[in-house]
Amino acid sequence: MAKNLTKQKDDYSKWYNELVIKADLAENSGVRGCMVIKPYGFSIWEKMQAELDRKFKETGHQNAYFPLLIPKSYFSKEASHVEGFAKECAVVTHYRLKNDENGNIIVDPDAKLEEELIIRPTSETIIWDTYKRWIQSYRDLPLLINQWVNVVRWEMRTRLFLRTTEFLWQEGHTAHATKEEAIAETEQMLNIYADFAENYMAMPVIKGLKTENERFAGALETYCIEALMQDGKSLQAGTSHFLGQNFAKAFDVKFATKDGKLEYVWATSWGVSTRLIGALIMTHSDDNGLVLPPNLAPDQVVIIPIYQDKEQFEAVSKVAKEVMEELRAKGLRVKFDDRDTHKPGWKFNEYELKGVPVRLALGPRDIENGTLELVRRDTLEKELIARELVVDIVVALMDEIQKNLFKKAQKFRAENTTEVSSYNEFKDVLKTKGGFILAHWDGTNETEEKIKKETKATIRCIPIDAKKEEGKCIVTGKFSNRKVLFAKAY
RNA sequence: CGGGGUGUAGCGUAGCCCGGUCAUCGCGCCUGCUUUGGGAGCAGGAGGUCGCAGGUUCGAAUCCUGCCACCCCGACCA
Repeated sequence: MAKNLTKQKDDYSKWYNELVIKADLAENSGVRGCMVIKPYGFSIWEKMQAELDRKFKETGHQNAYFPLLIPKSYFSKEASHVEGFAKECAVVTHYRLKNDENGNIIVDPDAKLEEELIIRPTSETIIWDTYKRWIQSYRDLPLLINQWVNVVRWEMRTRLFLRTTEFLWQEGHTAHATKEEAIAETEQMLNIYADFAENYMAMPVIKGLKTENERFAGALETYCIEALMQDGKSLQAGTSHFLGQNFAKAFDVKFATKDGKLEYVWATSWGVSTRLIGALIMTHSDDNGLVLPPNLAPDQVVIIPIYQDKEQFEAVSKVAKEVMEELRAKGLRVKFDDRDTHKPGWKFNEYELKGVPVRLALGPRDIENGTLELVRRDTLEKELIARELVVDIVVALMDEIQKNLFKKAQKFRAENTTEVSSYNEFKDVLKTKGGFILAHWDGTNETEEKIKKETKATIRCIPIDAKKEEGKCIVTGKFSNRKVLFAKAY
């Protein structure tokens, strides 16, 4: 792996790629911009899924499944939505192959579809076409549905986990009787994402609103969480959209109110994707590999036996298994790696690369002394602990490591967030330091575009909890009543 | 879609300018012995349409033409 985290774009990119591949999370598939998620990477996704799904269910949502293929005509019903996605759609045009005269497989020109099918880049359209049939009365509302699926977006440039042609995500789509309720839902889901990011991923996030420019295609308001990566760039980690009545109107979804009137329903949609795995990697990893927060680590503890002969192996295994059972009884995910195909030193490096939070090593010397060697991944500190204290120490460490990772990331973010008061200062900070920049902005599209064009930095969000503060736009000098968050983004 | 780059064993690569014992090296893999508390050592071994298709030549990984794929940088985006 490339040593030394660097803010140099190319090197960081290389470092990230190597890490993903060496830690056995995923690899390039050779199919344009699509990756293979390997079992270890997928198990992290499964942990994320389980936790998020639980939160969705707790707040009254249900899972369902809608088709992968969406008729083109559905797409054109919501004008700004088509416009937003038109440039990145994979389209199914034929339904059959055949052999040509040379024996090559070709697309059968006779099997052309009358109406092309779009491979979903997101499911608003097919879902709202369905909701039209599901919603008649206020009694059918709210409708709170989520689905865990893959989507395809034909992006020009792809990057493992962060932007792949095909990716896995969840997309929630809800319908409500009132605007207030829909906005409350949008905010609730944003809070669930933020809570997940901070308490499970140990990744501090800024909650905010997107500017009109950056808003989701078809939304009235896009809420997001933004996280700062170690190379000083910002990553959008989750979004929650207030869709107003745009889709209800486009797909004619009305409901009868209590007093017998017909009204359009109010909508939200929200999603997070496998990009979160990229975020997790870029937030915590160091030059020894991944660093996983205990709450999401597929294995929280790994036990490695050290031995020379069969007799020693058996003595060591016996204690190791006891420790494993005791830790499992406390609800921890523990792995005892007793493979004799790899040496202890190899295993130490392997689990460091994979980010397992706590490693216990156990050899003849420990059996004799009644000890174990403990190494925590976040600090790489090594200590000998007494056999009888192992369970208490390790259980406490889970919490300790989780908190420490969050604090470390928070400190990094604080050190890399700069408030500026002039455009020159803005450019200077961007060039020399990067990170988040808070600055006054006059609220116009033109200014935002100008800054983007001249510096490549964009407004990541208008932070929700920004303090009211009167000032002047750094570019135009016009009035502004709060600072907004700028950064270069992935 | 613009600019740049690369395709040689499972992975990473040398060789290409100047055509001829050049198919190189490392990792990984297999066998054996010694090892095992931070990615073991030694010995032996297997593995290749040099991206594809043409062309030039006595002879092509190397030169020419065309094609394909992937990567990186922009624009676009979760």
